[in-house]
Amino acid sequence: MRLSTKGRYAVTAMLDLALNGQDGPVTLSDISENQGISLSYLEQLFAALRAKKLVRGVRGPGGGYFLGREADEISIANIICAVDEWVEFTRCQGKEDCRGGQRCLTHSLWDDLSRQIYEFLEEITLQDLVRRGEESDHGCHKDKASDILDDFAGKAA
Amino acid sequence: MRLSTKGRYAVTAMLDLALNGQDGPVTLSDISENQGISLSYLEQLFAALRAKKLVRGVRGPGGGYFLGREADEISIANIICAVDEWVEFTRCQGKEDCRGGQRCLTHSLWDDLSRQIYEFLEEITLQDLVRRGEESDHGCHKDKASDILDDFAGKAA
DNA sequence: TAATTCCCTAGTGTTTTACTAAGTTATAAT
DNA sequence: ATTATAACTTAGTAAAACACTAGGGAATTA
Repeated sequence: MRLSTKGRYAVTAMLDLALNGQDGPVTLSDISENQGISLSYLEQLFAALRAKKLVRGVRGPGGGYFLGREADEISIANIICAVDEWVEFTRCQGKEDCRGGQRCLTHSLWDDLSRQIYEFLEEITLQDLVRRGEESDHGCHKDKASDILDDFAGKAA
Repeated sequence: MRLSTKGRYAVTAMLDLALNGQDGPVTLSDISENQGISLSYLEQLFAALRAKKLVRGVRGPGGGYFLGREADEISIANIICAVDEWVEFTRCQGKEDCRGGQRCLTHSLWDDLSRQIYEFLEEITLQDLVRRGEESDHGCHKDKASDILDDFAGKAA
């Protein structure tokens, strides 16, 4: 599996689309400004998202992007798989000293974990995130993340 | 968040320790051979794991590594945080046009998701993975991963 | 004393990241 | 029709991360 800032960019951009795509398409220029991501980099990310039909582009003036399907039909796993290719399955079929070796067992266990993470992210949709944001007020200077950061205290030794 | 092959290496190495650390310490040479990871790279990964007290090294002949604490006290989140620094909190406190802006909202939603992923990985321990491996037999040429791979069919366009 | 193993630092080729640049194509407004 | 808009496309690039090699040092056992 892989999950990096690239995936985060993709998810936040898709959230932008979900939030603002009600009344007409959203331009990449808008997203670029909203999210602080370079326009051309966004275009590359959206090329990948478009290839997976997660977004739909409309050209010309007044154009922009729509979600490719309903927000409750787009999972986080969908988005991340589109931009951060996932396939890292360490499967050692027939390779090396795999048969019965220790390597094979740990790889198998990792594959289990990897699948579990995927299934978890598959269950969370864009709609879930948006709805969750509507329920609790997400003020900006209300440091929501502070309690999480506490968990990592003493991490940067 | 971040989750890469580096994290996978760390997790599989820790699994190796959990599986083989019953009767004496496990050397990095063993893990290197088992997992197909270079010895020196392993040493660097274990430096990070050691800093977080996830492993304990014993020097000299007959030495090697033990788990730093019980396998059911070590979560996957612990391991991944040790080697793949996690802190990507996109919190925009006071920065730019954050107050009330769109950017802030999407970032807040991402933080929620990020926390959710963390909590999920926090719940899974090394012991869980090992036990799960004991319950179902993990034969090597039994392609366990094939059903997962099917989900990704047509992905590599 | 010698072998083993952890431990540490520096360097290196490769890949990924995030971006700039410079276009082309389709559509809407004038 | 012309022009502006905005999606699309490709090439190149500096910086970072990745995974590794190399060459040691320090602690422990035989």
